[in-house]
Amino acid sequence: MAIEMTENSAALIDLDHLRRSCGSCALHELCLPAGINGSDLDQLDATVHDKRALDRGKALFRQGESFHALYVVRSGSLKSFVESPGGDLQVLGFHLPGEIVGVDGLTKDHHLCSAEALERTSICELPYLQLQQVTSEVPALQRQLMRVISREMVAEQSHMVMMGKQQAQERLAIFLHSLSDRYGRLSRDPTVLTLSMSRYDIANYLGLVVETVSRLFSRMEAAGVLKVNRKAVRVLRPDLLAEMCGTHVAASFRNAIG
Amino acid sequence: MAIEMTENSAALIDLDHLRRSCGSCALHELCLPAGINGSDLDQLDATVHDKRALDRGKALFRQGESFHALYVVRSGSLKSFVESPGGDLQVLGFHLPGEIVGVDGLTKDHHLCSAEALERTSICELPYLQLQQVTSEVPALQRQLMRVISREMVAEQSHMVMMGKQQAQERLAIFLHSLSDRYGRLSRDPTVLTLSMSRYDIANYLGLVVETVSRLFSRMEAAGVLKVNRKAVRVLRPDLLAEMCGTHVAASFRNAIG
DNA sequence: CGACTGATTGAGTTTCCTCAAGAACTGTGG
DNA sequence: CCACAGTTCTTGAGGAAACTCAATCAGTCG
Repeated sequence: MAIEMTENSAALIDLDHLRRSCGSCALHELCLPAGINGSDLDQLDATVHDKRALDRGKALFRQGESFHALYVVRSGSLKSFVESPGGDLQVLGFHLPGEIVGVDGLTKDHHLCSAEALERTSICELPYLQLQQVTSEVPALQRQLMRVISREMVAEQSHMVMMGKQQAQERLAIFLHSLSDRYGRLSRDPTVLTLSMSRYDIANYLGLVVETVSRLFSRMEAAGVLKVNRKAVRVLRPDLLAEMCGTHVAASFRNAIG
Repeated sequence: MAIEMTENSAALIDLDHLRRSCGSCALHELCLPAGINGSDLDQLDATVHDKRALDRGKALFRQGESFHALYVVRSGSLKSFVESPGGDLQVLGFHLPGEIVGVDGLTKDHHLCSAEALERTSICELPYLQLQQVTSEVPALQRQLMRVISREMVAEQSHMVMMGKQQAQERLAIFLHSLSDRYGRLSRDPTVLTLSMSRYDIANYLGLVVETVSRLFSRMEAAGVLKVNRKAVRVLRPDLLAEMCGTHVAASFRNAIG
């Protein structure tokens, strides 16, 4: 009887815990816990110290601030950017649920860029000291952390490849296509995009001016590829969008063959 | 007496070893050994397995190849680049003596980009398995390795900031200025640059076409900032060059406020 | 409701790309 | 050593793409 009660209360505690635990999180397989199981996962879970919410425009961390944690977007979205000494910005990326930010600070004692909420955003915080301890005890997590850093580097390289494109439309197409891809991985409809960032942010990210971005949206709408209504963008023709990402490539390829 | 002899032969071995050792390397303080001393340095030194030379155009490693070592440029220079499935390239960076390449492979089991010699180039190779073992034993080296990854990320972010600039001249100015900076750190004359990479590589790196780069060199020469003779570039007015790096900061600032 | 920010659209201009030709350098073979 | 072919670089002319400036419209917030 006493055992029964204990089991029941344990179950209750578990339920309460589960609601916030990594194991039960919808982002489980997209996040740091991917491939981590059992007691290892419990250890990681214990380090997820704080889950706080940020209002739109609020900074998660600022460039130059001392580094003490990694963060995962739980809901909402972030942008990361660097500020040159001159005062001009460069948007480095946009971060959706399940994506990890703050990796830039891992390598030094301070952050190399800033991160700011684009809408009301909730965050999982992983204090570095604790994470470091867990990773030293759990090799699988160490490897997973490396994979996360890797993902960051791949993302930066894709950004670079995109910035290297001369055609503005190609850049926007790649941006939207990648966003659509990430929606798919989150099991969200990849044809219904909600652009939480401003046109200025998009333009800056793409290395363009805001008017050009606006015109491109209109042009792609006229071409029947998108349906654009401010922040709500619907991809009507994913096939055409995909084609627009590599139009130039295909053209030069065809030239090379002929 | 017997002790004397042992000491002498040990000294001879040391001399032979020193010629190739990290401790006596001119790049000592710019490279992985920075801040590492004594027996820790000896351990690192023992992992520097192979020092090979590459002819111009030869690949150090190729995108997709399995990763098994980090490399340091000892003399000469490299370019790193990614190839899109479409077949178009994006140059990610140029690497001078003392700079480490291959960090992109650290995080996965294969390389994310390719690296190729721009001239006859000699390389220090650090096999990963051995390095991993040493870093696990030497915390100072672990930290230094993180600093190296950090440097890589900073470099990528600077590249991004540069690609975000709309003015082509600004991009080239930043490129030359950064190159000049790195020459300074190598105790080379920062006003006498030798561009081992082709104009095509520079153009690709800057997100421009080769004709534009060529014209910009001519224009900057006409403005008295540079003396250009193909691969030999002399910075006549470092002050003007520095100014050209941030001329349009104010303009882009307006775009960035959003 | 009015001021403000954000987004769109238009007109005009500049910059940079494209195409094309020629010059300078590199490497090879006679 | 020079001639050559091939590549790389430079320069010019023309045009297209993207930027600048300016006005308007649509949302948002106090």
